[in-house]
Amino acid sequence: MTASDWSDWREWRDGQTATVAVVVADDGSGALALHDDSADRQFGVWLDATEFATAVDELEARIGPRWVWWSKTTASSLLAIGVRPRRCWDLGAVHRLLTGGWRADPARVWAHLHQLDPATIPSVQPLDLFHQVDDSGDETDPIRRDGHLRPEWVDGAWNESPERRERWAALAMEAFRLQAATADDPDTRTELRHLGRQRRGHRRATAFCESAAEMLCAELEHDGLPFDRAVAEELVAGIVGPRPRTQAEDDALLARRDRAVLQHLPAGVTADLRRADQIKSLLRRVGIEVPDTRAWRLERLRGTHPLIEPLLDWRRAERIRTTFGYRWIDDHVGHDGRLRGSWSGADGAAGRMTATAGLHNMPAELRPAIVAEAGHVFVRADLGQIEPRVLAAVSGDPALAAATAADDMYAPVAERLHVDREIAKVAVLGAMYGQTTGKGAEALRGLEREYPVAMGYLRAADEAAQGGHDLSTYGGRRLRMSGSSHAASNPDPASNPDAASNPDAASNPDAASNAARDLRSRVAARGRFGRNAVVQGAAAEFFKTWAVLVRARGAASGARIVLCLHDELLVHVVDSHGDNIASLLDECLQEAAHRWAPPAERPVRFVADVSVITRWSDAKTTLAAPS
DNA sequence: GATTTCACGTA
DNA sequence: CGTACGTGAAATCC
Repeated sequence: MTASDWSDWREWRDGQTATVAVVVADDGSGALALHDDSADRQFGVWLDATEFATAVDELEARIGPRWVWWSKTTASSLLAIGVRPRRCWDLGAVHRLLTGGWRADPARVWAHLHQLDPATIPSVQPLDLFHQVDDSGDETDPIRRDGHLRPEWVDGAWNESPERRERWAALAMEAFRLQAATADDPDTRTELRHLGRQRRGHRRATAFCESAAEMLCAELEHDGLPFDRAVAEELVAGIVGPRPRTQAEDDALLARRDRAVLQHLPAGVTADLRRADQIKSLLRRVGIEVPDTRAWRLERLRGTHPLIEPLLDWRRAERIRTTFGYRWIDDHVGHDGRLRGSWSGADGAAGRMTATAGLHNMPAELRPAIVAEAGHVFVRADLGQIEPRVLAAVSGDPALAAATAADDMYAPVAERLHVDREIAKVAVLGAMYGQTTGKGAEALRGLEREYPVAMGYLRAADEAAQGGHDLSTYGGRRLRMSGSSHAASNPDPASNPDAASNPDAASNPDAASNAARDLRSRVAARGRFGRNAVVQGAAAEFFKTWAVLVRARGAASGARIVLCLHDELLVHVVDSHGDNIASLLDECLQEAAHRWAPPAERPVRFVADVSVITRWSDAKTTLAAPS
């Protein structure tokens, strides 16, 4: 960078420019692209590692721009040099929001923004002797003649020189401007648009939120979850025995646990307890016939045979041994006593956050191992009855919105339906999940009568999904019912050959009816998916809105979100701030609810149970509104 | 070696 | 014949 560039940049930076695209190379050097909206000029710089770290830190402190980057990788790079950006725009995360797909590499983002068919995205081709002529244009230009990004650049060639890094940042800025414009467009393609219910300024607001959630994911990966290894090892030892020191010891332990089950069988009879088919024939031998050997099915057989109880114990121990045992601890707990996994801001279906390393499915019995560091506390909060409250908000049903005024919203619903609370709860959940059988069926008709707007919203989603039409969440996330796994495995009955015309079916009536039944069931499954996705997806957006507000407002107190669990937040903070953060969690919840509320409509009330604790397992749930 | 099936934990 | 997710083990496919 020349001296005049530098002074120009400083002058310009002091002009309070709000948007800065950033890329970071492997060696810690980086490039920035800055766009001055008032003067409509763009400016780029590349900086070596030292300059870059200083510049980014200074920019964040003095201006707090909205950082634009291609993916969470950049967020992680900034964390690595000690910068925690307040605002960002994650091109990949926003791409997922707009398109409903999961893949969001720069090539896909770029193609979508330029109306290029993703199927035509080029990949790096091995040298072909017969096709050495490359007509894609100048190889030093990251954009090919056909408009696509050059695959070599996407795969890392952008990183090869300072000039390229600068160009890559400029392209990110260009993608941002296109994407931000797209986010403001009303979505005219989705089937729920006629309901006219999308969040105010919906997709831009959601894009900010999704980007911040992705940043939060980078922090969750960086910070990890406070974890007491000694406590965990003790818990594991209580279930599967002490840590084996040799393979022989391990084998002996395993054999002993096998024997505890097999001793209930006639002498000589043996089986591999890990194999479901062998368990099944084992049970058949003692006169028990089951379609599968899942735990809930075996639970019901408790007491019918002495084999069942020890087998369930074996399963429980095997689960800990294989998935949440010593190896799990060794693989995912760092020397700093933090449990780390990788986080994603949105799954491929409705947009919930996901995590690896068992962070989202850790058995409750291991929760005592999640312990705040010395001098710190956890502030834990979970949303009460989040899905029915979200349904009230996104559907705009005035009667259901009125019910959310209660701490336990199933109580007023039950009163209105003249049924027990338990029945009302099952019916509401059944309506959201697409349950078709059981006790809730009767009360379901009551719901149709008393809450027609909410039920109509769910039915519209169900029917649109069955027809293979894309949906949109309240926040504007596209839910793909076409070109997704849901569509691939669930063919549209309208475009599919009738089951009766199946050649196999002509000679076999059973096959015909089987095929027809199969098709019906798959279409119904797709309807259920759509019905559920509009609620689950909106709930995920609401949760993320809450979480990123807590992240932003809690930063000044050094509060760190260390776990997100769909409707639950765990915040780690020095103990003197515990009560402040507890209040903050509730304030942020109210703000999230306010941001969601459409003007001139009955507001929907959201509630959370908040507690200050030192162990995750200490969370008291008895004071919470009943779930 | 990659994919599928079963199982099971969480929400 | 409620929806998602990630994980591990074994079987299965290539």
